[in-house]
Amino acid sequence: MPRKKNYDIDEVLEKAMKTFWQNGYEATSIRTLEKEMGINQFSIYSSFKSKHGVFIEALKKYNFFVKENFLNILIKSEGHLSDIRTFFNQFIDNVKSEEATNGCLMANSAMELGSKDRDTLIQLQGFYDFLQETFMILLEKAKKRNEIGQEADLKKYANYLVGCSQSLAVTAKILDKEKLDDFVEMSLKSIV
Amino acid sequence: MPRKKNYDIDEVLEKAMKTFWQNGYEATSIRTLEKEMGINQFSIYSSFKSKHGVFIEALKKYNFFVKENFLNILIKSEGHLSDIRTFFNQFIDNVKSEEATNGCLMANSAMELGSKDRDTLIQLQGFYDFLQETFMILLEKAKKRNEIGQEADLKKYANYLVGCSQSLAVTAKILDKEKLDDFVEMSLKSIV
DNA sequence: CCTATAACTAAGCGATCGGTTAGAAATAAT
DNA sequence: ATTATTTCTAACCGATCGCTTAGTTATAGG
Repeated sequence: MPRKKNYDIDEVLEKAMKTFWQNGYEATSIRTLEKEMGINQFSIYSSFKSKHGVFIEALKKYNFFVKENFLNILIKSEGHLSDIRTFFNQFIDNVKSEEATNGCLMANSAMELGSKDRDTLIQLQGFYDFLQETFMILLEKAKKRNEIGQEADLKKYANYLVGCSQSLAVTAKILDKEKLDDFVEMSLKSIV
Repeated sequence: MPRKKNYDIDEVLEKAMKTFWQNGYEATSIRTLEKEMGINQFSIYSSFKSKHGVFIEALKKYNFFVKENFLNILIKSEGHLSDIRTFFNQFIDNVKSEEATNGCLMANSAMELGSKDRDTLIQLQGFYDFLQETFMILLEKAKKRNEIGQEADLKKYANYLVGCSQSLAVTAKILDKEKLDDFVEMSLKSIV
């Protein structure tokens, strides 16, 4: 009996994600979301309950987006350490290009809301856990193919790489490419 | 002939700094600043021109604060690499304590405004330059006392340490102390 | 075709935003 | 004491905030 929605939840959510990514949480208003998502406020509230609700779903979407576009390459890697370098360089290039000038939505949100909003924190921790696992999987393969020493503490290595990627998420906005490249080079020196 | 201000600019500015540090730029309203600085809106606008004006001065204040309380120890260090470890641990403890739960105002601002506001960017770059110089000074001493190799590229090392400290600024809010300690340990492995 | 149900539009809610301004109060030179 | 100058208080500005709601439109079962 009811009328059909004339928008696709997944589609408008992706647009919301990009908007939060570009502007941050506080600086994105419901009116902005209306324009960017292409639907009316009523529809936003009936589908997501609140601005906060849209945001949390957008974080989940971003999580998925990063997995699909960046992390799967690492997971499917044959265990070459150079794949980590490629991953970092890819991130730098992305931020320095026009596509994703606002860095990493997860890191941005960690800074803006990490210590204030419980729901956001849960998403963040999930993301960082998965990122660590991803590095872990690659490192285990690298260990098997003797690209890293047999005595290496992989968990420590994975933690470290999570930290390095988040460092880039901050500094990529401020520092020039040369300094960032230096950082990547230095970072990987410890992975032996 | 004129009436005297009945507040101290430096005092109210320090309060403003702490407020921005705690809440971020967007989430701090003029009304909040009124309460926290303890002066009327009129006084804020006559002394700082705008909310943005208060913010930039607060960034300068923070810059000075960090130099006095954290970086001077590094600068005056005799060149022991352990001083770097102490510096990182000090930062972690700070964030994990009640004092400065919102990390580093510079990193926070880099994330929120770094790519949007020119004046903020200038402050940020000044801060990161000084941070790099600070590490540089320590590293040069460490080189002299043979704590690092004579062939080491100190500039690269200093850049790297800037990156590491900013990594902590993000992850300290999200990850537990154990993971952060791992990160510090791994970070310093590259400084040889 | 009628009706129940949900999705739509658009106006509007009180609260708050950054910023201004009129008028009173205080100060120091005359 | 008078006066010029500046700071103060407090009310107020239009704009925007997150969110709601009244009324209309579209849809599918009976």
